[in-house]
Amino acid sequence: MADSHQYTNHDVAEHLRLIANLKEIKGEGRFHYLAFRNAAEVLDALGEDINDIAAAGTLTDLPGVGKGVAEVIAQFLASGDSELAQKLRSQVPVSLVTLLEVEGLGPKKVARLWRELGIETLDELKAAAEAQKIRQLKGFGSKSEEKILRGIALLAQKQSGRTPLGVARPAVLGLIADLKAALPADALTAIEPAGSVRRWQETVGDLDILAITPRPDEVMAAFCSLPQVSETLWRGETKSRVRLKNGLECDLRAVAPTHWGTALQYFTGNKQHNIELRELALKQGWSLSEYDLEATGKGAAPAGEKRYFESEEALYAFLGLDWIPPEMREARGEIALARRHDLPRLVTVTDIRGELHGHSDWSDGKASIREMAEAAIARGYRYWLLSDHSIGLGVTGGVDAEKLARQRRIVDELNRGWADAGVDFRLLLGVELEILADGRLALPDDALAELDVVVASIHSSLRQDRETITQRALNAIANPHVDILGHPTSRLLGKRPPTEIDMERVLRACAETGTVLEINAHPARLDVNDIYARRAVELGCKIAINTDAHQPQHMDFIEYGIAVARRAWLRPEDIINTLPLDKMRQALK
DNA sequence: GCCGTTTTCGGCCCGACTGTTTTCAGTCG
Repeated sequence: MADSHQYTNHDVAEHLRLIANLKEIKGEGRFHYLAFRNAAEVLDALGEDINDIAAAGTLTDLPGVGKGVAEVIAQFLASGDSELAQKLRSQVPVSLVTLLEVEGLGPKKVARLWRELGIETLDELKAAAEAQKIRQLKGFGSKSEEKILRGIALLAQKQSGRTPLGVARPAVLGLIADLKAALPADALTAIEPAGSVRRWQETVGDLDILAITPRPDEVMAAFCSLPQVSETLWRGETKSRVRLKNGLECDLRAVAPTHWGTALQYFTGNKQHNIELRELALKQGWSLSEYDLEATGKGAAPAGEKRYFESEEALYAFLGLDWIPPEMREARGEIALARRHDLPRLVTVTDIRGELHGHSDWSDGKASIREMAEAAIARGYRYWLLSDHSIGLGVTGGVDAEKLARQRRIVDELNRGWADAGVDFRLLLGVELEILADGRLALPDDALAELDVVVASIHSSLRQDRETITQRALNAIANPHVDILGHPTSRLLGKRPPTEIDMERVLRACAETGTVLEINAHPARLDVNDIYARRAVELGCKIAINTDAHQPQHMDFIEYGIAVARRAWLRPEDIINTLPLDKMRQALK
């Protein structure tokens, strides 16, 4: 069993990307290597375990996976390698793939540096550039050498690569606010975040901002001289790129109102969604760009005829599609759904009626029970679960049966006060129950039985092997008092990878027992992610979206959790905390 | 290499910029 799960979906995707890169450097046709890269994307977005699919013999049912790719996947799962990769490695040094990461170097240039100068590694590349050997090559000059050296230096200081949305989104909103403040009102008609921030992707490569302006020059000048900017990387008439002091890069593009619909669509992406949309347009006789639709002459309209769109809705509608929310634009089948006018009604922040995971100063929270509950009331919530950490977690005091009994008296008294005042709100008492390293739960069943809702979570021994840590979660799920599994993979974005937990087994167990799966909305967690959330609902699980608030302001994080749910295509009826109190309680175990 | 509202063969997004060139290939998003 353990052997059959030796490699994850991500491992397979990386192997396919390696093959794509080697093929590209080798000079194989575009579509041959793109096929492997596309298949890698499909695997990364797959909620199911690829081992199960391979075992069932249905690999070629996956979109983008044909006979060739399926064979490579099967070999890799069995042995950790494939004949194709072995053959490619014998023809192209693997170390060349690293050179592709140098900005400005693509497959063609890397191949020439290797074939004509024998360069195989970053060190050799650096030495050749410093010795001014690269300029001897046709098509390369002194600037190429400078750029390569800059690229190598940048690569060395670049950290983990992608930035958590919780950092990127406030940064973009701050830039937009500052830009608005720095410009006269008539210089900016509209300005919006685009790219992966607009799609609420959990991590972001660089920032994209789109503006409508009658005077692009003025906007570009203001943008490049914002206080957050450390360096202008490029400045053109309608787009500029800067590096910020926090290391992020940000693009600003300015367009006329006529182009807003096509431009916003284009700069929102993702890339593959745009490609599919453009292919669809082509089939209808139109070529789609960020500026307009232009008739190709192969459709009804005469070649060269142009159509402009001042909104995304109008553009999608012209192509026969319902408007697709940005969170869904990931080329995961949303275009087909929009064509059939069958897009789900995605959950929104205003659907949420309460939360089922939060802390007070009884454990590691920063506010009193009353302050937290009043913050929930102020947000219009009808219920909120007090769930302080249980004993068994070293870093906090933790509540035990005796403390829970004391909390119960406080909760009852607070509830009586609100009832007397006519406030439609119920403070629920629960616990964030520690799942101990050996799989036991930190509190006995009779203590749990007294509580309204029990959230069980793993915080320790996160490096256990797949079987051990999965079994811990399964033990908790099997307990009749455990209602919710909290932040199931225990990851911290950019800081700590997910545990080895076998999510397919966990999700199936949750579905069978009626245990609710949490989408933890804290931007450092976003756990489970969109992929598992979607798989969970496919398997029949119920979901709760919780901010895990440790102070009142944390409740603002709910929009991040909602975004995860929307990226998972979830509707209000998939989420139990969109329900009124009595219905929500019925939905628990 | 994959795929099917034109198709089991013949397609496979689009534009902008850079650096090096005298008209464009390579890279990027």
